[in-house]
Amino acid sequence: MSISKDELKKNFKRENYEVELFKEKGYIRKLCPSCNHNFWTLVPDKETCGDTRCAGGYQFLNKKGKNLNFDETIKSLTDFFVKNGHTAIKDYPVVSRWRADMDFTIASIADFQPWVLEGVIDPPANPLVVPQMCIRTGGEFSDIDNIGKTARHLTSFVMFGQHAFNSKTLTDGYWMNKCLDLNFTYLTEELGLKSDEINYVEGIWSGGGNFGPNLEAMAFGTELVNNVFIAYGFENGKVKKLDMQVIDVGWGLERTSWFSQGTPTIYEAIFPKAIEYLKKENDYDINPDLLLEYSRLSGLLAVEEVKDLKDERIELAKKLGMSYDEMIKTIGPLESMYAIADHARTLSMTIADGAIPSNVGGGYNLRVLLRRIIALKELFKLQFSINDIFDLQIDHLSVSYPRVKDQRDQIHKIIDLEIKRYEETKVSGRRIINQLLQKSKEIKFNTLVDLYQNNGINPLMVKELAKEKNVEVDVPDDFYIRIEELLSKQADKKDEIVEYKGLKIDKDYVTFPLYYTDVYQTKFTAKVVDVVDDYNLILDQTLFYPTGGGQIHDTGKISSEGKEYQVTNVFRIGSTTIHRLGEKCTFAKGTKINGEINGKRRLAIMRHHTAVHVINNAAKEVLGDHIWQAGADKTPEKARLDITHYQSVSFEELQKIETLANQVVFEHRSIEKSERDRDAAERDFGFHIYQGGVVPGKILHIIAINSWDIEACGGTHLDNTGDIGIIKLVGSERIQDGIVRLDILAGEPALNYIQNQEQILKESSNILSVEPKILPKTVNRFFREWKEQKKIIDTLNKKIAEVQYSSSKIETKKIKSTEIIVEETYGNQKELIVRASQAVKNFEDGICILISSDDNKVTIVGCKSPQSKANIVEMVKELSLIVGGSGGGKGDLALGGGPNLEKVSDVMSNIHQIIESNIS
RNA sequence: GGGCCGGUAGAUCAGUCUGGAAGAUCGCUUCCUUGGCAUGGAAGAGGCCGCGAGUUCGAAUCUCGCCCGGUCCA
Repeated sequence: MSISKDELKKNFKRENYEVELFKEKGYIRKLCPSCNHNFWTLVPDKETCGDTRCAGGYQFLNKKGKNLNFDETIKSLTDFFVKNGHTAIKDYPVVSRWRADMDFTIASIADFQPWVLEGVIDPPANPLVVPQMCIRTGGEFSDIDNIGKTARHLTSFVMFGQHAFNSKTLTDGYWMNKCLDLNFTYLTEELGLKSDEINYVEGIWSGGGNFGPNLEAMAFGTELVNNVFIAYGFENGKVKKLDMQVIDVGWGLERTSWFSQGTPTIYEAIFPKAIEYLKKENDYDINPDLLLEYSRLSGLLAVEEVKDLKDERIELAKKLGMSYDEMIKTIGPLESMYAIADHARTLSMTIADGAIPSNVGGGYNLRVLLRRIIALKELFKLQFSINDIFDLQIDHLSVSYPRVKDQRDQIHKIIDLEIKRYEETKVSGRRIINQLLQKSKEIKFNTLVDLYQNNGINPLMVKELAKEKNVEVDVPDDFYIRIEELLSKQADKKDEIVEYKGLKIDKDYVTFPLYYTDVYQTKFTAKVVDVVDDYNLILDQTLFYPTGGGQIHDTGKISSEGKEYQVTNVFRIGSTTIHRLGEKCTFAKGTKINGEINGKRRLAIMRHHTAVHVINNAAKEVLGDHIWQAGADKTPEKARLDITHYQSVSFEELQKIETLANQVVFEHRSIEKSERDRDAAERDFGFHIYQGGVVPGKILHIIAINSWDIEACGGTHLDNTGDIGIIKLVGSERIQDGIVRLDILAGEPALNYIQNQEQILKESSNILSVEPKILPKTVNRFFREWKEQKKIIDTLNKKIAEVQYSSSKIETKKIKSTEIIVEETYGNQKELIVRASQAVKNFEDGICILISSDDNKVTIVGCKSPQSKANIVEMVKELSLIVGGSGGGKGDLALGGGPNLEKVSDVMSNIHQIIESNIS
């Protein structure tokens, strides 16, 4: 459902916005002539709404307020709202693993989507506040290119979420009146604003099919906070009041801190140490008045509306009284420093929470950020250590987010690796460009596109590298836009095929799962609830595990009154478990049945599933805290575990993981299974429980391996790690950049694998009659000898040819002036070529045709001396036709042959005639 | 997830479109030149042309599948 804001606006009138606060304080409602929004003010002659553009830019710069730094701002907001009845909850990771639809947490409300907002689970507290770090690295929100140029944009920022939830059951929340009261009180009492300095601008918020009114607080030409009230949705095309109404106030924490300090840009306010460091290393100095004016004007850039800011920035330069080039020269380095500090901060935060730069998904945005750091450093020839800037930003973040410093080593390791990869791209880029320049002194647009898309060499790098060779490359301003146009033409979509999509069940029957009670049990009784489309049996309870959470379903049989059915598939629709039977089911509703699952198969599946949990943590122990499960698959035969990792896993690392995992097996650690409320589980165990990806529902099954691993997982698990028996890692591969797949065998399949390997080893060593131990050495020797002997054979063949045709032993015939050698002989094509070419060396004017046959084909080779005018190619072609093949060649050499062995005699009888007709 | 590019000697790459005796440069070995070094000259060693099928008389080259690496986009 997408309805334009103008359309929605018709639904909102004065009453929807006029809160108690406005009445009490005597706010009046006005219309902003600049942006056409209604706004509320205490100043009757106030003309505009007070938004940055309407107010003519920022008015708070250089104006000292409460002077709260980043961490003090978090504390100030937290203290205020806790004092006013809110609970402060811990922030969520910036990598949003509880959601499948986004890579990074982009707003504080995302923490509560979808489960809380859909009413499935209760919020962790109500009302609450959360200092949620958010990441916005692209898309509609901010163009990365503009970071640093606008004085106010960041790729990561804290959205200090203030949320209240209201529904029939959630009665502790509050609505607009209290929200605006709190808002006004904070702004006046804590931030120290005077009441007549604050305006509230009316607006409509919409997102995810929902919408509602919002009131933005404005002061001194900037938006301070947006009070959003999620109140409405759509049902059958009609507007409907939501069952769950939510206060969604996102305090732009950095903005608030900046406002309180009045520094020229947001960057100095938030991470002053990083900016000071960069300025100092580069002896950078700028006239403070110029910077202030630049910053004030930057606030007016219409970032949200225009993608390429260049035209606007040319205007900006004019207003500053300088040319665009001059502005880039004086302020460009500073803008780059801002961007570098920002990017380092975002990278530190995301990597700390387990993201990895790569060429896919959100990881790609991180790679772009790092490469921009390097590119900007080079472009303005900035002096600084990338390690230092990361350390400074890690320090800065760690005051309020201490988990960042715990990952310091990992962050440096990943950044170093990425830089190395980038440098390698550049080295190969230089070579490729040098080669191109040897062929042509010009690099055209199409070439730029190829270099960028295939080799990852961006146009600026091409320009730079070409300049080293004194070639100027013209890079079009709209290069990236043209690339996008090229790509959008290639876009295509794929449909998902959902098995049993067409199957309709009358209602959502709740099948009680017996498989959680005792996982080793194989027999059960139950009652038939329904049979759908003859084959699909629904029971009131079941031991059959339906496919889900990466674990395959059980198989087995269901019987009653002498009839027995095989269960071939088990799956879930909603909370109904459906047993797919091998033949048509004749059970009436209410029939009591006996069920039995294939216990051996179930055990094998459980071994693999539990082994995956064991391996997951073993991999984390060996490779680092950035390891997360990115997918898994468990069957009776094998298991696969995909983990997040930035490079291939070495053989040694695999062995370490395997050893560690088996130690856990040998220690017979107990496995505790429990059901927990989602919010309690998140609180007690943290987000590491979401290894398996998104887990639906209010109640989570928690699988806890004693002092090893805790995950939310709906699968069936052993009671004890010892029951796994043995774990064998049989391989690993990088299935995509940033993800490594581990192939795992547990229990019997592991044993079979080991025995099979032993068998292969034994057979191989038997062939060579050696012990398996010395097999590598022996094979190596054999391989070496094989190569040597191949070479000797080549040499000998050459010698044989020399001996055979250098003497007068062979008979030759002469037609006109041409000496002719014809022989039916043996040998492969290569050998014949050597001999024939050797043979004609004895003559000024001579040809040699050799014919050989093996078990399935005839080979014909012809050679002529350089002076001979014989058409050797035509001769061989004609001869080859006789044996059912064809031939060809070039220069003095002709090659051919065919499959008809019995025609060789025909060849011999026709050969002289064919030769004669092709000698001119 | 969807594309695109690449894998040939120890290294860097030609050759692939248009099938026909596997090449270049650097490096390596030996010899010559020199009092020694730099250099210069000569000879030589070094290739499962990523793997597997297919087409063909014949495949580094064409077709299909796989493996590995790189890269762009969502």
